[in-house]
Amino acid sequence: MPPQSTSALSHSDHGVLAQVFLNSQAASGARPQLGAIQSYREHQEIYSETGEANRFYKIISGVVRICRFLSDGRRQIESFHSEGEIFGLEYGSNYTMTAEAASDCSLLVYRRTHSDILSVNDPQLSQELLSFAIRTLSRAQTHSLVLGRRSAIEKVAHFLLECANYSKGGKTVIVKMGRSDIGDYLGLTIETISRTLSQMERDRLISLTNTRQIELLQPEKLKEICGWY
Amino acid sequence: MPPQSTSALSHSDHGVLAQVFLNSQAASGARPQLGAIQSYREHQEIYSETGEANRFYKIISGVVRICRFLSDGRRQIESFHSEGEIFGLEYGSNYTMTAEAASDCSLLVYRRTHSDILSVNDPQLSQELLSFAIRTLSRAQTHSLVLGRRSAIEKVAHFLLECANYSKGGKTVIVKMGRSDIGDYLGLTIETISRTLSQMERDRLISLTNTRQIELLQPEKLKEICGWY
DNA sequence: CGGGATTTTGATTCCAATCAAGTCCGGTGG
DNA sequence: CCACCGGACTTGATTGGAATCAAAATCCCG
Repeated sequence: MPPQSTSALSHSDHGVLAQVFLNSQAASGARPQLGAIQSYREHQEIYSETGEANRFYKIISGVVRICRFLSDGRRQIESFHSEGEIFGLEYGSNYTMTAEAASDCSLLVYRRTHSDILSVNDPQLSQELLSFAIRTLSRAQTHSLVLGRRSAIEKVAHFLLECANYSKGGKTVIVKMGRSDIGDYLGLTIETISRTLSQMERDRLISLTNTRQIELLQPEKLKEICGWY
Repeated sequence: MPPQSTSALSHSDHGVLAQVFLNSQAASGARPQLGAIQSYREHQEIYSETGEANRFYKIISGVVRICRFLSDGRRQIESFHSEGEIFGLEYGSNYTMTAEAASDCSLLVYRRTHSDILSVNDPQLSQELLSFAIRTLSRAQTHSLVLGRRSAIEKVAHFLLECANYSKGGKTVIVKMGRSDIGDYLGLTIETISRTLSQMERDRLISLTNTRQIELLQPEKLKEICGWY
């Protein structure tokens, strides 16, 4: 099913990139690089590892997961992205990762080739892209650190704190994805995720209000478990 | 011991960045942002996670490792970098990673603040930085994929192929780092690295000419083991 | 050569994967 | 409203593979 395309009425609420893009479009007038809004349903593929990397996206709403599949069917989730974040910038001419909607979401789409991205005729745009790329890189590095850790409890503790940072909802974390997504993100099975969360609850570290709603009772202890922060 | 500073005589052989940098220095004339050459000995720290992120580097020669330490002393190596590569670009005002010389090396040093990096008055520079950042991001993502893998043999197989790609020395791989570095890069112990390599040799996948020199007898099989490529 | 560091090999332990039931929950239709 | 169904999650028992602990072998540098 192709994504549903909507007319791009007002981009004014969607940050610098939207505006920059529109400005550069108006200014140059050359190639018609459309910054359209597209909607995707949960589980729908946005692009796949084989596709030509001719566009990137900024999230208006929803959660997107970036992942890669192995020949035996296993999946590694590299990152989750939510509102305001950019994804889809890649080095070569083809995507090396797959992007999927982890929830229903709507996206701003930018049609650009690799060389367009690197072209310098839009300094403001390239500045935002660089800033974004460095931020994403930082997150990828932290993710590597988590995956390299030995124990399950350290990984899960980090995941909870990461979610808490994100949602800024204080000590109550709303996990937007299922156990399967968490497992593929942390390199653990769903059984281990579940067991670890149960153990944490027994240890009074957290309280499982709901399957997807977790209260952090002792965030400091969780940070200790992580070994950094 | 402070790094040994050498005068920057000729940068002409060190790629676009060096030239761009010098050009912008000459053109603007404003802040004296020195692009000096520094030499580091093996194991010497280049910057640490606590330091102010006020410079980035381009490698002239040698190998650098980017890593992070945990409170219990464990280390995760995020990446190795060698000649021609840039490292040290980070998102915030302080480094979140540590850079160390994995071998003796000499570096071009660029003094820049975070905002300098993002400033747009040097389009050619920001283009090179963006290109580099996206490439580094891609490598970090692949590294995540490797770390998330379950088995030791998959990790080691990937490492060997990565080394082979790098050195382009055909089927013979010269590993520049010790087992300990490999272990911390792959999230395995040195014993497991050693056992896995021995097993690979018994299986006629590789031949251990020397501790640090490995011949890939069946690269195709190694790729199969990895599950992608 | 010699001695320390690095690497390999061996024996055992421990933790997460796997295999297998059970439980919970949301939705659907009677 | 409730009985039923199906998918997601939890819990349990067992297995397998890497970590750990320990020791031998090898490399490397003077």
